[in-house]
Amino acid sequence: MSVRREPISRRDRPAKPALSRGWITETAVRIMREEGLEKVTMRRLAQELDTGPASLYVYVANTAELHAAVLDALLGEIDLTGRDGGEGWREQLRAVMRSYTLVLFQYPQLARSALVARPSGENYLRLVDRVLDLLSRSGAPREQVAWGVDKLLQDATATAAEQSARERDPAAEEEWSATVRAFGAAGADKHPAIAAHMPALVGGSPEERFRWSFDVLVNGIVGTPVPGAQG
Amino acid sequence: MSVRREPISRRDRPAKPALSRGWITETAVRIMREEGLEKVTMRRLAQELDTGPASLYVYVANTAELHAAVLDALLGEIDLTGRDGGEGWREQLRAVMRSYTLVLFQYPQLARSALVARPSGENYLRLVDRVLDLLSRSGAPREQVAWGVDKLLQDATATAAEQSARERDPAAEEEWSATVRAFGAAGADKHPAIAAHMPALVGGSPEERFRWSFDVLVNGIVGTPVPGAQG
DNA sequence: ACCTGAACACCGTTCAAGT
DNA sequence: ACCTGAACACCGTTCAAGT
Repeated sequence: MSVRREPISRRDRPAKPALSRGWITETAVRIMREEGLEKVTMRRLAQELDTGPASLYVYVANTAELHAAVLDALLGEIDLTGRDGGEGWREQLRAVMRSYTLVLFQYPQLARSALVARPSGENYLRLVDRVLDLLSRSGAPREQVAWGVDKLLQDATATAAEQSARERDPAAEEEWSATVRAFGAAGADKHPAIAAHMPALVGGSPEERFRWSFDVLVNGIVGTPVPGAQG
Repeated sequence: MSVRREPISRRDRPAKPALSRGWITETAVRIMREEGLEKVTMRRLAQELDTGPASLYVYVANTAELHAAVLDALLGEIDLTGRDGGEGWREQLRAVMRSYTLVLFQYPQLARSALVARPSGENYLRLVDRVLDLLSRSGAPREQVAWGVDKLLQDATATAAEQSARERDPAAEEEWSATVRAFGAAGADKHPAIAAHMPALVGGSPEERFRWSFDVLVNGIVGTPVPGAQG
């Protein structure tokens, strides 16, 4: 009965860790932090894990699921308490939403994938649960709260996907400039309303827009009954 | 001095039309209608136009710009009058937004690309101008109207990108089911708020959600001042 | 059950060379 | 100026074969 030995050549390098969903996700997160989500591909990830791409399909169904797992890992960083906001439900909710937005702003490509493939991981559930809880303290009917949470999260996700794609990606920056230029060039004859609303249309800091959007949604949600629901 | 002749073999097939941005876009729209946006690639498009992919780069900077051109072509189908809605600005605005939403629902992948790379074509400008005009009839201050139009269009785009990705794409359908399952499985102990809001969280028809979202946004926009602006 | 090499069927974009 | 063939540097996913 002989003792199994690693070949000597392997003793120099750290042992190759066994594949597992957790290890795959961790590695994917590392690649994303270092090089961006666009580098988190099955092939690149397999290379990093010192195996072939086919091996990953034992643990991950496809690329979309991989990206969803990465997002859920990131959502673990959100401060769910909202204690920075202060005492009231509205301030705490704003703080939680800001924390969520900030995470997505750091990884805008992740926000895009969240819009398409809705996450369903543990950290996402915790976030939804907390936002529901805070918003329900407004006293609004359950249907409004349920649909309202959807809107709040969708708004933050869409804003992150859109707004902050521009910061690193020069192509996206170019598209945004094109839009700004197009608005600016809109003549008062052909597009009078655009001309009339002009600096505001493209103005405002992300922070100002965040605050205003949040208040618009919360005011609208709390004040607008769901038709057919008992208010 | 000899007369140039087309080779006889060419006389059977229709003459190959000269490349141009317009013809490229038209062809791209046709491919999208027939086979979906995912088939609208530089290579596939070049094949359809009977040339090599490199030739397209004379007219189109990259794939994102190509998709933006396709979107703008589709936006030409929107009914900007809103006359289906009735008389008031709110009803007409709702009709225009519904028309926009319906176009995007037909081509959800296009909605995704619109979120990332904001369009700046002529049809998009017309849409923005009209929505600004209608919303300004609410009497809300200019800043609110300008930022509000942004929110309305973003909401419709995000909803289309999210909701209707599920209809054709089985992978997206699977992700959505996973979310529904996760919500349903959320125990009252670990996620009490999710459990408490449960059928509503995943319920409601697209039409019900559209109407409610529209009212939430319009109510919120009209009733929430932009900080620092003269109201 | 888990892992793999190899293959299939694609991508976007660039560049030197042609007309 | 416009167009092209060929190349570079990648993709996701499947499958038969191995352990």
